[in-house]
Amino acid sequence: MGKIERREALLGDLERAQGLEALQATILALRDHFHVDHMVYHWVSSNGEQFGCGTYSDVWVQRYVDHDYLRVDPVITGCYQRFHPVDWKRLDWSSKPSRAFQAEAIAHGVGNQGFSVPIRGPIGQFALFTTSHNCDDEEWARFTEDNRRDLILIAHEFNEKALELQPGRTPEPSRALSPREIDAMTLVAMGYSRAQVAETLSISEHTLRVYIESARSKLGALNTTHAVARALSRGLIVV
Amino acid sequence: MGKIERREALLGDLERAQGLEALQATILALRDHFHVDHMVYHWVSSNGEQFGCGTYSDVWVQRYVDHDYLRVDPVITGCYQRFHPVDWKRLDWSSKPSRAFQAEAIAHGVGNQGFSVPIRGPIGQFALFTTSHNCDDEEWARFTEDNRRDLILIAHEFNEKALELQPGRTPEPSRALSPREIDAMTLVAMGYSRAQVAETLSISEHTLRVYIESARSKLGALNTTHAVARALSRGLIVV
DNA sequence: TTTCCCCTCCCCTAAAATAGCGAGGGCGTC
DNA sequence: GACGCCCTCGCTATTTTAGGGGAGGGGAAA
Repeated sequence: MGKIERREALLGDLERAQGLEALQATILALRDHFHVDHMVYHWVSSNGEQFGCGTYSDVWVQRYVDHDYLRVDPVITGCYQRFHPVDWKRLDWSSKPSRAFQAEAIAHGVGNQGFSVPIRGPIGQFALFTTSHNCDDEEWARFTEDNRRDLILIAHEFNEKALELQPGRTPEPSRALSPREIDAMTLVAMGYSRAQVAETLSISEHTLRVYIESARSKLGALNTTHAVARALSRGLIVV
Repeated sequence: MGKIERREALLGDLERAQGLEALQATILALRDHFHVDHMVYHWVSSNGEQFGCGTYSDVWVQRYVDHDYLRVDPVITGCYQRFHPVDWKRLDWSSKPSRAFQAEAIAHGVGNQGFSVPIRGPIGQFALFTTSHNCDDEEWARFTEDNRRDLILIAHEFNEKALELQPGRTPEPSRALSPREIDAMTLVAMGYSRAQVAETLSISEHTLRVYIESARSKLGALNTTHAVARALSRGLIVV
């Protein structure tokens, strides 16, 4: 069975996988197939919820969650701004918390090498599919070059599965904002005062407030700043 | 040269493509390789900007832009809420404007069949990679099943290229926020009032103001909401 | 036709944000 | 050791925003 066929077979398995257990089993199979130490699918929702499956030790996962490493991990912060898959070497590990995190991660069995594929879903959903291994730079470069596309496809497939599994997704299906609301929120997010926004949109400030207020309620936000944050996270506005 | 090798060669070409002309040339080569009528990469930003390349006729593209079909096209509205690639048949073409749009599209040479891969970038960027053809359902089903993964990869690759071409990205490298500033901005972005944030962080409200103020000045933001928007856009905080 | 949403305008008060002036201790780098 | 940055706290002042009402016309969809 050639490489291509094995790849196809594994992707087929992944496509047919149903449920969290199946995903967990698939990720183990994938790790074995690629001969790497770890593979992890990690989902981060905009409200801080996390969900994932993979081969990291339970201790490390628990520690990661408990210590809120989400906000420290350079893999997260780095990939959040990028679209293309990224080798961990290209991230910024220079800050002190980053280095401490890195040392701790390695101590918990995470490989010294890593490759993470960021994936984004419809409403600001953000996920990472990470492959990690313990080897030298050359071997890792060869691996990533050889398997880059497969890893992207696997990441894509995992995210599709994860979206299906996600139970309470879109309890409020995040009603779209009206054009005027988008205008208003965009300008507010750009830092203009309400008076300026109203003038820019050629409406009264009172009308503007109605837009902001209705956008806020649509987004389920607690206040204007929160509404702007949510609109941005969900890609409803761009600043 | 077998099909797989041709595919690899084309993906390689795409990876190496530099500039808009190269992308345009690649998309023509891809269309020929897949024996379909049209392939289009279409980038849509929430503020109305559009950018794309593909094989649709100039007349149709112009008409699409002029008539603001973005807000009508079921392919756009449908894919915007999904993650997985979607066959046009599975979209909702029932509304009156949709049907009118569809008829007009077909009259302009767009195929009756279509397959669109949605892609999302870092800050609410949304793009579509569409393949369109004129054939019966059975042939199309066979095509999409055979080439689904390749199309996803191509879409991914196109978006990567498009993001590189996108001007104005990160012109000013903003100074990093301090841990405390990140805490403060994150909680503010989550909609808590200053009093709540201060209590959560166990600091006085005044200290909190200092953080917000210094974050605001670091980010070059006009006000708190603007600062939150910038911090989010730059991936400095996650909400 | 009725209902729902969008757009527009106006009132109010309390809370929040902005702006300026300060202070001191700690930690790391040059 | 000096400098810069981070963390913490104090004060006063003005301006802006938040959030709660209500009201009417228009357009699209059910």
